Amino acid sequence: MTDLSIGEISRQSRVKVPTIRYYEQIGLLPAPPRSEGNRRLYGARDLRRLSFIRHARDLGFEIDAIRTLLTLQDNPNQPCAEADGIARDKLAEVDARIESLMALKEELEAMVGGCGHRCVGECRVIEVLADHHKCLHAEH
Amino acid sequence: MTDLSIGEISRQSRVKVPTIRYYEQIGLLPAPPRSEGNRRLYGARDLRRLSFIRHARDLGFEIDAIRTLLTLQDNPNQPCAEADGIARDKLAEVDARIESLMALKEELEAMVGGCGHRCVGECRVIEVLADHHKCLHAEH
DNA sequence: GCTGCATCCTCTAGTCACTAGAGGAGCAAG
DNA sequence: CTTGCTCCTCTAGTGACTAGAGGATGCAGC
Repeated sequence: MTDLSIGEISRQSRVKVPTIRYYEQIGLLPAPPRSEGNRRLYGARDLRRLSFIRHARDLGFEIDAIRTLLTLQDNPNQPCAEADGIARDKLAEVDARIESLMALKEELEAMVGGCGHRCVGECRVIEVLADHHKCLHAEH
Repeated sequence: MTDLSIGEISRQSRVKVPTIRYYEQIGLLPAPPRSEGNRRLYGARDLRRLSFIRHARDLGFEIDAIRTLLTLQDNPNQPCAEADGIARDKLAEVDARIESLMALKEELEAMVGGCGHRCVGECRVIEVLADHHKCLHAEH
């Protein structure tokens, strides 16, 4: 098991060095052994764990959810309903975010399209923001 | 011009009381005059400005962008290319966010669908997070 | 052995846009 | 006069990092 420096594991996992130290600080990644010169020495297990974390963060999972997922991963004989639940919750959240962004997109398109670059006094962008009734979607 | 208390303007603008004080602190909303008992007294102008801010925040504009938009609104004889530019930037950002969320949605759906609630050892959710090659979208 | 440079260490403080809470004062109704 | 609501200021906390100071270590070339 070749030892990896923090810089090396950072390149391989594509997680920045200060972020790795931060993960150690909050207890997401175990504190690794140190070299004689006090440098962190990581192994293959750490690289897998860090990749797992990065991947989950990319997918929008919060640190707390990842903590649960990692505990689950460490005990593979438990039923996985909890992991499934976390993913399902995330999916619902993502669906909602997409929907509201689609509404926002329409609104912004109406703003941008309607303005002929004359002067602020007649600008659609400002107008729509100032007067809620000009919105396409009144619910917000 | 009837004076509004901070609670009243909060209800009418649907911006929370501490948030209004925060906006005053960062100079987004001018400090209003005070009553004899040192309470803030707002007018119709403040309500309009606050509604503008809330609306823009709802649409995902950052405080700094809103600051620019407000300055623009205060001088209505300027050309509005800048306001239009801010909205266009926001639109591009929203488009990108929607796209990445759609990819994420697919990924999560594959996770959630593939797991029959047996045990963590065979859970799709954990597997996909641990092993990047099981992803639908390899680019992240 | 020495120099120079990259990498590493710890620690503190800053980011964004609020939110929470302490501790106290004002105000209107009963 | 008391109760309960709203208001005041101030400080500190949130999440997930990021930036920077100030110093130690490690290694390649001369």
